[in-house]
Amino acid sequence: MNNAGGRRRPPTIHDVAREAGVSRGTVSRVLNGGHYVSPAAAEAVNAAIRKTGYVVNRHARSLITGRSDSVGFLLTEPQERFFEDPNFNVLLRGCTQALATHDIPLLLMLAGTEDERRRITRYITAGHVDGVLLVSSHSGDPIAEELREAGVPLVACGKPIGLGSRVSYVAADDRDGARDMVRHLLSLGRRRIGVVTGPLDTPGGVERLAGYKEVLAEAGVEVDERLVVSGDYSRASGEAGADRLLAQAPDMDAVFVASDLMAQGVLTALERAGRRIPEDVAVGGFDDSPAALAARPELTTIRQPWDRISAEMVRVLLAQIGGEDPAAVILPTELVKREST
Amino acid sequence: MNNAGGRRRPPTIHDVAREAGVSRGTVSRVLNGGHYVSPAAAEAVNAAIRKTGYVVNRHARSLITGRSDSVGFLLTEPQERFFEDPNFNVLLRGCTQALATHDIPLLLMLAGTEDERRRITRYITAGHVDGVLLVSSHSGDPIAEELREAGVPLVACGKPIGLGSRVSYVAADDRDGARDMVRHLLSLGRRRIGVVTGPLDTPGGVERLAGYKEVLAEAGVEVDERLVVSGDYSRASGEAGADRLLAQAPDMDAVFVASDLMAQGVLTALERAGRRIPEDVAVGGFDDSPAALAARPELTTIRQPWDRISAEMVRVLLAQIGGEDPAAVILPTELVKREST
DNA sequence: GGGTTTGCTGTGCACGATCACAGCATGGCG
DNA sequence: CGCCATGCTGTGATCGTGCACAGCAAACCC
Repeated sequence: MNNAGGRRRPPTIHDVAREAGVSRGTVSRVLNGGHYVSPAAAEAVNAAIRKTGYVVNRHARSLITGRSDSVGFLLTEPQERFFEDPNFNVLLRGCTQALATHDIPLLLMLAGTEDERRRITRYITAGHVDGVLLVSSHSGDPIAEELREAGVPLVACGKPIGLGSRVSYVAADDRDGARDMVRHLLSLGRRRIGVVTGPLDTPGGVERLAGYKEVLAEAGVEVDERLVVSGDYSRASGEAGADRLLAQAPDMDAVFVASDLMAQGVLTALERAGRRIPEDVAVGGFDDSPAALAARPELTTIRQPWDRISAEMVRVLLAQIGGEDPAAVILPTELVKREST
Repeated sequence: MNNAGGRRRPPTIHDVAREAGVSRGTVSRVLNGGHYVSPAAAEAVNAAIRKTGYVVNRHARSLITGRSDSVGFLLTEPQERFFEDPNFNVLLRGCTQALATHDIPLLLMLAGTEDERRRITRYITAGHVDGVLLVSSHSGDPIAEELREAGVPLVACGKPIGLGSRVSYVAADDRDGARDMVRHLLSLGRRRIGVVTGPLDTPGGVERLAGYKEVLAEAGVEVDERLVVSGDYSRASGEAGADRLLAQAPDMDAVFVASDLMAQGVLTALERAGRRIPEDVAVGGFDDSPAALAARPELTTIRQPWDRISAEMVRVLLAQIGGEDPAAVILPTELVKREST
């Protein structure tokens, strides 16, 4: 039984047909759907499949169906940042597992260099994957645009900018998450609430700021522009932002920070300025990244449902591959209360 | 030019042949190697390829060659731990990129549940990938054994246990890394050097401990078993280990810890016990993970060349797919000196 | 009983590439 | 001149499927 390391030629549909005493067509029908097959024949075929250990040759199938039954997971942006982000890891893992239940392999595609971008675009537009799960930060990405034009089913993670409506996306409800956090800060009696926004050329950055302003307006609290500064999600920009806020509005009693990483920087700056947290200034983050747990004090933050996001991305993509129209899915966030508020 | 979202049928080798005024065979020859083709014909074919935007249909090619020109990246063990480990991310990224330069897609395979394991085994043994890059902690894994028996080219990350010699592996030189660190501690004048080992059912754990003992023996320093405790690479086990060491050998003046994560725990325990670092106790880690930089004081540690490891894994795997014999590659580590020693 | 529907089955073709083979010049050599 | 080697090219067979189609028996309806 040992074939000495050589890979034996796998059984074909023909072998199964012979074994079961039926024709190739019947085996094929059993494999796909099982309609128009007599119970006796179906049983014989299944027995033959088990006996021979037959597995369909996906290349042959793809050749004729035109589908590849595989999906690309495309990461376009600076990859260091994403690979270091545990949320990205949850996303990647979730997508892989969700696809696995459909027997669809995930191809990991990293578009870093220009060369890689070209290669990947060619690979995808040549039809070697049926669809693409797209992760990129400011996703008005040229590669995404190209894929969209080529008619490749596409599902983005987070609301893409600049792309038409033919691309689906799944995102957490940034605006609502921001609203929850600011409401929480208001409920603590804070009224001079600052904000360090994300980059305002990204939907996330815009939405979180919008949520902040909405809640203040609803509560009848004046939106003081001196309490609004913007960052780029980096820790350093959080520290700089907090310094500016302290200078412009020394009476600030809370800050809503649009990412946990920036919030770490904010904590540093506030402590340097001698403010106690949360007594003098309450600090709320966004993302529930490990940074939130690593921070001292531990950060109150907004959790995005990354496990559900991955599941939804896969669901929407498969639907779109199946011919359905693009869709947008917005998932609710959750306030995680810890020590910083 | 806009085809309204429909995917147009890609050009085939036939289209290219017609465009170039040659036969399919000639086009095929240009595509693979270009031998026995006149310069004029080759030029005409290349022009036609550029003009038509032709990309080879991998399914058709695979059907006849029997190769899939794709590779699986298989993770068998508790996935949380790996996905949280930045080194794993570097490895995954490195493998993907190295494969990309060969135009070979990487399929991410996560064998968590029993169902997934079966599915993946079937997928691989059916020949849907040409080879497998294997990552698992204690890799006497049944799935690996099955693949090895089926003759699937396999390259493990780290020395596998229990598998025969038909499986290649690439690993950092654990023993030598440990030797470097312990030598470094000796060079600081320390003589009562403790060790918190990794799990002793893994080659890495065993090797690092062996290196520790070797150097002490060479230096004529007695190996005191009270200075040896073992952990499981987790932060908590590092903390517990340090506590045990302090109790068993209060005169300890240095610790070699087999992972940075455990070393973080060691630092916590030592500080709690009032030891100054590095004045009273020098601490050396292993891995050079971000934990090493996040620690206070920053950890002196052993860097494993993860970028080179991924490149070598891909190189060895492709060689083995090409028919070469399995190989073992051991790569040198590097001592990174920081504040904790 | 003739015609139609229904359920099931087998067969040939197509998918798009590779590969072995045969064919055709051309040129060198004895 | 005959022969063979060399360089290049085209053709048909082939890989393992799915699909359209035809065939066939049984049942059903009028």
